[in-house]
Amino acid sequence: MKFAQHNKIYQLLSEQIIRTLKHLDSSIEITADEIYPTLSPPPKANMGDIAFGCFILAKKMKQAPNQLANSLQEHIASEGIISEAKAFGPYLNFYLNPAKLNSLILEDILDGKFFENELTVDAPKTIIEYSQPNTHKEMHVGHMRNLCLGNALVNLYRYANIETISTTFPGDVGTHVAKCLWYYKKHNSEAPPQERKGAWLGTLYTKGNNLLESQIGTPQADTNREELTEILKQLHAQSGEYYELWQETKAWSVELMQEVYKWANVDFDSWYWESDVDADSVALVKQYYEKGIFVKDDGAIGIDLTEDKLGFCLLLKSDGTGLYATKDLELARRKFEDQHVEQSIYVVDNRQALHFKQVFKTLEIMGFENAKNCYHLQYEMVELPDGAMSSRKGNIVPIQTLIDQMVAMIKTSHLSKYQGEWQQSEIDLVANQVAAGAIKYGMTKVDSNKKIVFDMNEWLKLDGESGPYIQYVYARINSLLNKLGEIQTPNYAVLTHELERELILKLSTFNTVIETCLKQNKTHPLCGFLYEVAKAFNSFYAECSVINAGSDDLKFARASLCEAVALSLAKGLSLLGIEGPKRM
RNA sequence: GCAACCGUAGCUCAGCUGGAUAGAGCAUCCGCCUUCUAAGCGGACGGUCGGAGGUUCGAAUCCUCCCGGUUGCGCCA
Repeated sequence: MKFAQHNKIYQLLSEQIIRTLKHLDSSIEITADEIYPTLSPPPKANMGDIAFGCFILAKKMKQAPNQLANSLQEHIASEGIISEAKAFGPYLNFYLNPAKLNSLILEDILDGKFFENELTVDAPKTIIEYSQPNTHKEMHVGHMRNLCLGNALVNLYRYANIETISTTFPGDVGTHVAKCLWYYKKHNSEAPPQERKGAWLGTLYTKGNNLLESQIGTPQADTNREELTEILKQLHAQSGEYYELWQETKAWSVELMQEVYKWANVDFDSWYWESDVDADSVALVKQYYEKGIFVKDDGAIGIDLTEDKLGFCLLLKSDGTGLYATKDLELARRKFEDQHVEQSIYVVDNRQALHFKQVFKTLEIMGFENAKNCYHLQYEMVELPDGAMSSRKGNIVPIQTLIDQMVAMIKTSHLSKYQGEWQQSEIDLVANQVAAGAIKYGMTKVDSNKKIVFDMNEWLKLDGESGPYIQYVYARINSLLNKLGEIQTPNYAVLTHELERELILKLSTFNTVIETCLKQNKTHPLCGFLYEVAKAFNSFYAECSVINAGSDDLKFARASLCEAVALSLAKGLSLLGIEGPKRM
């Protein structure tokens, strides 16, 4: 994916550096493509605003970088956006003209243009698949990580103007369903609850699994296997009492999924069901077997990928039924041929790394051109302090439990002071917004290939780097601006305080951060950025009064800065799927 | 056995397409609310970047080997 040169400051500096270089050496050939990417913020604020490392020039001009930095310092004009250029060893650091910098950045942010940049060039139409929960099991906090990650990624792609389809692929068939229905029919004596039947269903799956495991090796085991086979047969044939029960119970699970999606405010452009691709996927494999691309081995059909060090990928069992990989082939075909996507991203945990390598390789051998544009965005698991979570064993933290405890904690320890002052509906709304902020930020702030060990008590602590810390800044600014009323057109040149400058420079890097996220398919750089902006704002807020700024000029300029911060935070949070509360 | 990912402060992490003195949060300790929301701000303490080699003017970052942890590897999904 190609990215545009969207940073205006870097553009201006690149131009001025090139002009100076040509003045020094008229024969030099150098373009903004070479200078622009080497510009970066210096490590410490007192070292300047933007740094230019002269390393690439050193090679080109056969001079020591320190020397080049010195001679550039001497010859570069302090005009336009540059107020001073100073050499620090091999670096030429620029101090920017506050009046120019401030209006360049703040005006763009305030009128919204800043967030409408064309970040990418000729980006391919993309489909992002995320959230593949199983029906007949309860959704737990592990699923939440996938959901938050996938949703944020879709938002980031769309922000960058990349045509993007979001899709989900729930597992509504398979042995886990059979086990659940088996227990439900043969052993359960409880009546289904009125509410949240899907969660109850999940407990039946766990009970069924435990019962089956405990009976392994007993005479009962043979009967169990026969009963499970019969259930699977009926589901496959799409008729019989178990098929009817499947339809009824699946709806309960889907209701549960949709509740979670609604709470998290995510939606999918298309839903693919495993049960729906099953038959077609078997037919697809048979078709390619006829073509001679797949081979029969030991009564089963598959493809030998040992040359690519991917082993043998089994596609049809000896009984003629398909597997997970089988379905993924048909699903990919539909994405390519029905949705006409050029790029396909799968947000799935890293235990499936080999599976996707096999699937992508197989698609390539089958002749799908865009197989090379398939990408498995793997992420590490969410675990409990005493090990992996497993619906099978039943040691899970349901998503709803996390939400309920988070909302309750926020109400008692933070919003109780507004009892009687705010309407109950607003307290409920804000509690849910803040809970979503804490959960979504918590799930997206660490690198996706790092494990998260889930500890409820830790998650309920909302100080320090957290979603609510950022939301708090948004709420503070909102109430400040409300108190202030009408803002007159500001003179941005008066914003010269060090904390103001730091804040504006930080804001100017917004799109660069998004670019980093997109290049790596990661969300944590955005989280870190929002936290840094919020932190810079809190320092500014503690130090610089807006309402009592001393002069109207400064008051209005600071108010505009606050507004720009609020707009940037709101935009960034929205990409993570988080709302900024009006007050909290 | 093979493969992938992880290893940075007491804990949780950022920094990794090589570049300036390795940064945050939590915890601990010390300060700051009669003034725009203290879910806040300021400060202190805290590091052989898992180990050893190599490449380079320069390595937490790239390469090789080793150690430790997690996960996956033909009829589950």
